[in-house]
Amino acid sequence: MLNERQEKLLKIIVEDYIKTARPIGSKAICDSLNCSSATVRNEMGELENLGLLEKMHTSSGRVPSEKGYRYYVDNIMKPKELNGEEMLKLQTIFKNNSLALSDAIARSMEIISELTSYTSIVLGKQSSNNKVSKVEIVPITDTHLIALVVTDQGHVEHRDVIMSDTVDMKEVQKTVEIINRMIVGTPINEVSAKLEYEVKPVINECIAQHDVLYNAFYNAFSDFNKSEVHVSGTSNILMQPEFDNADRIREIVSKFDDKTKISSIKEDDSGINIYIGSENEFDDDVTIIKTKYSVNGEEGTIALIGPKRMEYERVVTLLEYIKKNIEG
Amino acid sequence: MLNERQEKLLKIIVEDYIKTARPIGSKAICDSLNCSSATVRNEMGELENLGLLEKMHTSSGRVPSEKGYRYYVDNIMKPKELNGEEMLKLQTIFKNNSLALSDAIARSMEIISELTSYTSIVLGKQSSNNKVSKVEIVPITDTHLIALVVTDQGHVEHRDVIMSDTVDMKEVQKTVEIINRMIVGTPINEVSAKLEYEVKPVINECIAQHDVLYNAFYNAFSDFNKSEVHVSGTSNILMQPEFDNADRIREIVSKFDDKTKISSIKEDDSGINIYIGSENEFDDDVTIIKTKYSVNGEEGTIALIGPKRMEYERVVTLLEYIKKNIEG
DNA sequence: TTTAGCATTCAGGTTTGGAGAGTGCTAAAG
DNA sequence: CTTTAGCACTCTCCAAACCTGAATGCTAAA
Repeated sequence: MLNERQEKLLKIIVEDYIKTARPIGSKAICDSLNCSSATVRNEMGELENLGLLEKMHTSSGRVPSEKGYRYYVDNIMKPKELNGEEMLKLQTIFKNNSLALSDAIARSMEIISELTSYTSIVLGKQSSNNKVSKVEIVPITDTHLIALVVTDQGHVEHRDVIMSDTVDMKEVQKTVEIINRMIVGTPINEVSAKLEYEVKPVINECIAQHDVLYNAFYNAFSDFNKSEVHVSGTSNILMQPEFDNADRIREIVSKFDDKTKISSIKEDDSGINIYIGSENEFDDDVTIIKTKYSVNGEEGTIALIGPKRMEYERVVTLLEYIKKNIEG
Repeated sequence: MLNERQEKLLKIIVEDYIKTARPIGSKAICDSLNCSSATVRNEMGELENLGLLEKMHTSSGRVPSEKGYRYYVDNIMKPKELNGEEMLKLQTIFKNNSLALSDAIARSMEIISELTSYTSIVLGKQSSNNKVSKVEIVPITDTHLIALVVTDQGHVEHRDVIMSDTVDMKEVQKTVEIINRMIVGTPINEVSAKLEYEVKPVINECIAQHDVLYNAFYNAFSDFNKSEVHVSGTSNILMQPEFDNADRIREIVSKFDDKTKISSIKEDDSGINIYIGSENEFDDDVTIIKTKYSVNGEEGTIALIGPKRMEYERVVTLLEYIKKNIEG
């Protein structure tokens, strides 16, 4: 589609614009392309006709269009090595085994956010194929219990249970035994149904305070699907020169405030996915680069949000590195 | 200190400025004060000499100074009833018993953030006087365990424990028994010391994989002091007209990004505390209104951050209401 | 003590006029 | 056929100049 010189030109413009955030004029390029500015202008005009470049107004320099970035990402950019500093900072996280995995992921994405000056997101724990490993109850006072549920992948949920009357510990123990007997080994996403149609009838029959106990466990299980959301470095993306307008900033911050909006950033396939500008649902002025991780049945998504003028090569390499380390 | 008319004037100016965010001129006031604009100007001049009012420039209207707000808060404002909408929205939260307390608090502060258009903060769980109620271990695989700790107030922590060699369940069970025997009933803030000087020697003696097990539990306990931070409605405060400058907004958002900065907002005494402008450490252009809650030995702070031009009367009433509901 | 009147001050919006950067087009040169 | 130099043109950005309106402080009279 593009000849060699055009591709080289596009590469220069994209990479220059990523660095400087200013429209690129023809004069600035003729050196690297060994021709005069007029020639460059002709080629630029050609690329603009193809929809790969844009002008802000008749006499500004050129800026890559979404299609231009897309071409760059698909055909031009090459993976890049991590540099020393990046390696160092990230390795200390993953070498430190004392951190629980989810903390390590959150922490490493915080670091990447700092390193890149973009905003990072971790969507964790869609552990719907975990299986229930143990259900446990701990009495706190006469009317206050804690219900604990642990899965075979080490995911833990707990719930307060408040009884209206003083509770009979024997009844509680019996409920727990019933639930354990009937539920252990069941995948999380099948538990609700099983509780409702198999366990509830049994409990109703032989437990006095069946409502409260049943509801408590039912709630505990339903929360497994509530995905955790970590956003880190919201202010980083605001430092980018494209967000230099108070209203625009407020709009972006509102979007980050809205956890449901964030949660809708879900993974596609298992590779690195790049959504440039209007290709994503979040905001037309940003690019989202994300990837899915999956380890021990725990799945999640890590993502970076930056301007369309993102350092694609670097970010892709960083995310690949994190993904590799998470999945061990 | 102030005569009646001056106090009335200050009240009008503060409340008008809170509503409109524009400097108040003398003409606008002469009606409510039954005198001419010239008289108002004279009184204004007086209040300015006392440091209660300020001008942005020689011919702008007057604006309350920090000292002016302080005088208003200390001497003029009166508590205000909640209105119907506010009551309604908040009551549904606290009536719904199925929510765990900490979720109810977080949720109610989210609502207050929406209701007021300020930013809300919940600093939770400095549960240092909770006592350990139960320690439990759940095996996941040969080398992977979950350590659970529950306190007498229903606070739960869990930790992954990864063993290098296959673990002997007998040893694990023995460790848990030892810890339970020695630690149950100990206040959280004394556990670290007790573990180190009393439990560790015992474990060292009779448990083979003592390092790993010991460390896992030690970490679980140390995390109890990690206070949770919930910030809600960051973008709300940005809508206030005083933050209409991109750099200023970025600065504020950075401050909200920094969880340690947020955590440093701590309670003073048990009432409602108001910190206007430079009276707080967070930012000179905001007011922080906060209060401590304490229930079942769980302590925390709830706060609202808004412009100095805050709706003091309303916010104080709202926070008092929440506090009352939390503490039951 | 209060008021009316008046000169003064200043923010904010609009207008004007280069300076600078970059473009497209044309015609000549390779 | 491709490349280049030259030139008129376009548009942003910035600063200076100007006007308007809101509010002030002060003075002198009521």
